[in-house]
Amino acid sequence: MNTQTELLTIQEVAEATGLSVHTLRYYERIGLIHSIGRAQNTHRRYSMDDVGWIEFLKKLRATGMPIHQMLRYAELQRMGDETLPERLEMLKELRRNVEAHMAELQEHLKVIQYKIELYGELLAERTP
Amino acid sequence: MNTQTELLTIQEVAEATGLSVHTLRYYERIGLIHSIGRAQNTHRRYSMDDVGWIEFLKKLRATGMPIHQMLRYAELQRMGDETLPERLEMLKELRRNVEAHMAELQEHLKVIQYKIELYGELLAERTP
DNA sequence: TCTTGACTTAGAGTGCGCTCTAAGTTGTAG
DNA sequence: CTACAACTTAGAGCGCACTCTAAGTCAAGA
Repeated sequence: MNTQTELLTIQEVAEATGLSVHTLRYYERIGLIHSIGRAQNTHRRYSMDDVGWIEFLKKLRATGMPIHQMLRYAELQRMGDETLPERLEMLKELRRNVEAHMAELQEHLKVIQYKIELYGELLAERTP
Repeated sequence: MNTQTELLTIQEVAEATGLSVHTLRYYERIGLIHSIGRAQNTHRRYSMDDVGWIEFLKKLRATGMPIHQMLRYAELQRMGDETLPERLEMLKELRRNVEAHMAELQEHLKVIQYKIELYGELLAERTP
């Protein structure tokens, strides 16, 4: 167990989040993650809040939000409550995009499904 | 109207499919599209079958299939009916992947939805 | 004391999927 | 006859999101 509030090394955060240590440092460098606290030896020590934020970032990425937009969101977050409306708008736009993307995937899935059935039938004919 | 079976120029196909002429030539170069017929002046002339294949390629891409797999599929297609089983397997794998991806998006959508509601409430408090 | 290994930084390199450029040919309009 | 637009090729370049390298620091264990 750790000192007070359970601080994690970059290795541990990499394992916990599935991001590589390279990516964690990269995200911090570009400003996606605010400056992480350091131990006396300059090594990073991540708080649980940090890990929570990283998990949220992962979700944004997985929904297809480009890094520059995530950067904007992170910036707004750091600016405090007066940026709530803009962040809300970003999330709503993201929701629209994800819903549209899912609808598109659904359509494509139908075509794939159709082709699978067609191929199945053709195969049944060839090897009766 | 064109000669016999309505052949299209690369420009026309670009407009019809939404791919750029650059991308159309690129796809042909790497083997995603078989060699397109030429007019006397060496200019490409696309048949309706060609356009249909390109539309199918677009769907594969839109579902996230990487180019190297699409290449494999195109290769199998050209090899004829004895490759039906492998193509069927590829399509089934694609279906699994798309379904998994959609499920993941659905989960992320929930989190986004939750945050949107949370932010909405916070905003309502701040500006009553 | 020495080695090992986990960390640090700045910056270079990679893979993907295009996207663009340069230089040349061709066919039609004026 | 000339100008122009649309095409052709081979190959270079680009944006994104990482991913890796080199060189250095530091702390703990043999």
